Amino acid sequence: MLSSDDALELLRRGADEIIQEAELKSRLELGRPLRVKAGFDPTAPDLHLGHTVLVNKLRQFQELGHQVLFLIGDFTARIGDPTGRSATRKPLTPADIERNAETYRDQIFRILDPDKTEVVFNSSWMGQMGATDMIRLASHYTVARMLERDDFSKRYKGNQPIAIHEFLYPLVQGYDSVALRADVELGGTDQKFNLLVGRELQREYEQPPQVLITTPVLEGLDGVQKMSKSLGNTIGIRDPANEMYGKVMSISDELMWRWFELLSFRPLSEVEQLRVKVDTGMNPRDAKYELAAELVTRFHDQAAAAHAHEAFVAQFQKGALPEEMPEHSIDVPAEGIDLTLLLKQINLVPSTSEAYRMIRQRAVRVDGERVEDEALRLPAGHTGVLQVGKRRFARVTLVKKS
RNA sequence: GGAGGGAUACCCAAGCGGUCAACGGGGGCAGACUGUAAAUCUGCUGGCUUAGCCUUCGGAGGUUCGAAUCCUCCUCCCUCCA
Repeated sequence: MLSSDDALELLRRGADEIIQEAELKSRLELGRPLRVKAGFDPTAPDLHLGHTVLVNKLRQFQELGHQVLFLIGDFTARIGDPTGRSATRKPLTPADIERNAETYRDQIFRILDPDKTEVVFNSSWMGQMGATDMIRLASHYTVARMLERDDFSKRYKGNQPIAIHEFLYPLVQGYDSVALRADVELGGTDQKFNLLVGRELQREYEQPPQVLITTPVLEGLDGVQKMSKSLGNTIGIRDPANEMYGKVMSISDELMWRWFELLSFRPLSEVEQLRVKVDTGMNPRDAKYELAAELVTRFHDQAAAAHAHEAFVAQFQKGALPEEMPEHSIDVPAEGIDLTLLLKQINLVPSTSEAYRMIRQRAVRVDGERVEDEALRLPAGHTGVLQVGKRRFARVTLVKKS
C-alpha cells in the first residue's frame, strides 16, 4: 500500500485541477475504498483516446484499491447539457440504453478492472423522484449561484434566453453525487461548474463534499484542436491495431510528449529519461514506436502491437504494399475502363474530377507505376493494385462483362 | 410596430452587369523534403462521357444579347428606435 503522499503524487499526474488536494489526502488516509464517480453521455458510446485520459485516472484509483462508479447519464441526457442552446432531447428507450451500456462495458473494461467497477444509471434514482422531491432538490440551490456558471452568465448578460429546465442539468448531476455518496468525482475541465454543484449539494444533504479532479482535454492527431469525432482527428479505442499504430506514428514529436503524459502508464520518471535520450540524439521516431506499441497493446495485445510495428516498417520504410486492402471485382466492357472512372467506382476518389486532379498531381499508381496519362484505360482481365496518394489502396480484378 | 444591414463554395471572406467555376485566408488533399513526423516549399480544392460540356453565389420570378452583381416578392439572421 502506498503512502497517501505517494498516492497523491500519482493522482496528480495529468490532472488539470484537484479541489481540494488536502481533502483528497485525508480521504486517502481513511483506509477504505473510496467511491469514485464519473459520468458519461449515453448517446455517444464510441470512445476515443481523448476520453481515456479520464478513464485512465479512474484506473489509477482502482490500482490504489478504490471503487469506480461509472455513471451513465441516461436521465440527464433527456435534459441536454445547456452548453449549446440544445433543447430537451427525447428519452432513449430502455433497449437503446442497454445496448449503449453494453458498448461502454466492452470498451472501458479494456482499461478498467470490472471487479472494481459499478456501472450505474441515474434514471434509477431520478426516474423515481416525484415533483415534490424535485422541488425540494431545486430549493437547495439559488439562481445567483447558477448564474455563476460562465455560459449562463454570458447568456443572461447578453439577453439570451435561458430556459428554466437548463438549470436542472447541473442540479441533477450534482444530486447523482448525493445518491451515490461519491467521495471523488472526475470530469473534463468544462465540467468544473457541474462538479462543484455536486459538492454544494452534498453539503446540503449533510454528506462530506466530494473531491473534484478535472482532466485536461487531449489534443487530436493534428496536435492543435481537441480530439473529437466531428473533427476527424481521433484514434478510436476500437480502431484496428495497424491503423492505431500508424496514426500514433503520424503525430508530431511535440504532441508525443503530451500523449506520453496523459495516455501512457509508464511512470513519469521513465518518460523523462526517454526525453533526455531524445534530447541527446535518440531518434524521436523510436520513442514514438514505444508509445504506439504501448497503446496498441492496451487495446489489442502485445502480439498485435509487434505485428503492427512490422507492418508499419514494411509499408512506410520499405515501401511495401499494406497487408490488407479493399478488394473489388468489377465488370467492365470488352474495351476496358477508364482509370478515372474506375477510381471513382471503387471509392478511391469521391468524383471523376478528383480522379483527374489526382492523376495530374502525380498521385496515382497502378501496380506501383506512376500514371502520367489521364486518359489511361485499363483492359478487361487486368488484375492489380491501384493507389492514390500514400494511404489509399485497392486491389481490383476487371472482369469482362459477358 | 418602425428604420437600416446582411445571407457567396467545408469555414471565414472579397466581388456590386460581361475577362467569375468566382480574389484572399483557414482547413483539407496531393507532390517534394523526411522519421508516413512536425515545420517548410509547390500545386490542387463544383460536377461530367475532361483540349469540351453542364450546374452553382438564401428561395421564387423578372429586366438584359449577357446577372453572384439590377428589379419584385418570399424565407432566415443581425443592429438601432418604439
